[in-house]
Amino acid sequence: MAPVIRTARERAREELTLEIKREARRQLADEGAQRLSLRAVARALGMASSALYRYFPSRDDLLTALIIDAYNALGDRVETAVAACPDDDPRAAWRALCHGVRDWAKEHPHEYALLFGTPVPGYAAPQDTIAPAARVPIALVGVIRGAAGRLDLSAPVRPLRGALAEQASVLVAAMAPEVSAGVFTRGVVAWSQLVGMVSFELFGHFVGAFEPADAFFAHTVEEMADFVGLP
Amino acid sequence: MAPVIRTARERAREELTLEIKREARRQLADEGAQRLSLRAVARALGMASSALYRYFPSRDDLLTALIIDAYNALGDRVETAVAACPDDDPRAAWRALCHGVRDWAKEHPHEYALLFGTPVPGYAAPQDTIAPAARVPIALVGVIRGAAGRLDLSAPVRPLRGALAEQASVLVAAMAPEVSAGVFTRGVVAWSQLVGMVSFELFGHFVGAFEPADAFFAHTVEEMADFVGLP
DNA sequence: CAAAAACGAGAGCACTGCTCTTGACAGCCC
DNA sequence: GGGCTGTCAAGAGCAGTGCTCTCGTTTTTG
Repeated sequence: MAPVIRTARERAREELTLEIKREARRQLADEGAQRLSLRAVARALGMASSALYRYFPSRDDLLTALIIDAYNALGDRVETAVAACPDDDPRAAWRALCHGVRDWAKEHPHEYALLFGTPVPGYAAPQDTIAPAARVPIALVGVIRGAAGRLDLSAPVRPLRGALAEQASVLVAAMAPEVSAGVFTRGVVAWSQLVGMVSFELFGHFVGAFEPADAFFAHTVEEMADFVGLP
Repeated sequence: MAPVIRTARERAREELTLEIKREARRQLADEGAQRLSLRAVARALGMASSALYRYFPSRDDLLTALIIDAYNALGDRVETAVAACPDDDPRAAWRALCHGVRDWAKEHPHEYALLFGTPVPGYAAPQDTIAPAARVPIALVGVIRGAAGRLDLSAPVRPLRGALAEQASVLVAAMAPEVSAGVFTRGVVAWSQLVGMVSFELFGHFVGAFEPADAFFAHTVEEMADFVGLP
């Protein structure tokens, strides 16, 4: 069905689509999503602004494409960082994951803000974004799964009750059958803590306190590793 | 010096300033900061858009005023919620604080996003904002201070090292001399966790997982109370 | 080869933040 | 009281935005 040999038009289209995203990403990195302008992108590419709408039906669609790319870039970074750690050292993998997120965020602050800051429009989170968005959380529970059986909880996990127990058991069955729902939930807590901490640093909520935040970050990564019971 | 009896002009100016903020806050709540338009505010107030610039030199200045008001609204909410708890029950105060933040955030999502989401322009955090912004964190360490001497740490705090030890000791000396730097740091961790968790919920990162997030939130509040050692 | 689909460019609409000028009014000193 | 001064609202206008529509042109398809 799908022709392996694409027509010249299809190749040109694909190439131009990539180039548009490339330029848009450049402007995003420079000025932030707020100031990303379709017309400026078109201008930089030497084409009419109206022609851009043949490739992205709206500004939000362009942004959505950039969001997906950013999620994948972050996912790549984190997954390779985790993969570089020895299998029997979950804490090293944990460190790699957390520092990978932070380092990527500091290298690409505006793209990080696009992912974890205020959702842009009436915040449509299209289906296409949820799989790339799940990569880092999946990697995180993967690290915990890798430590299953060796978890060392100095603070006992509070029992899950009611709706939470149901939600967690569904997720655990699908994602991490090796670990208890309580530990899994602690992983989610640690994930939201990680993003909250990185956001604080990037969005300037640490000014005058833990700035630079390197030491605080490294310390907290260890504390949260303890929290989820990583050996 | 400052005349107690203000001139008609001064009163009119003050009143109009309030009315502008009121209308802007209405539009902010409806549509978000992104779509807040000076011209629309002026239109709703039946005045020329140019006249607005006599009251706020730029759109960012209007937003800054709204940010300060929002920080104070959140601060009021949290402080009264904490004050309503018995002095000898730090955990109740902790719950009141955390749920106060979340409830306020869910009632005013766009204002919350303005405070803890992506910073708007080239992110100027003027001096006027830092005091209102500090109110909730100060209340949070206040709760911990109220439990000083009765803290119960099932998981031992990792020792602070290097730059972190210095930063923390300075902050502890100024804000919470009764508690150790380690526990204080855990309070900051909990604070960033709280904001991260609320942001996840509001910004739609929990869809398909812990949704509704009430049970997860309540559980995590208790876990974090344990984490900082609240009795 | 002809019909159909895709394409780029241009003009135009409604909107934005912001500036500048103009004319009117209120508060002050003499 | 009569000016002078500073404040004020309003209008026009600039440069920019997202987006739509139309119009020739080019490429693919039947």
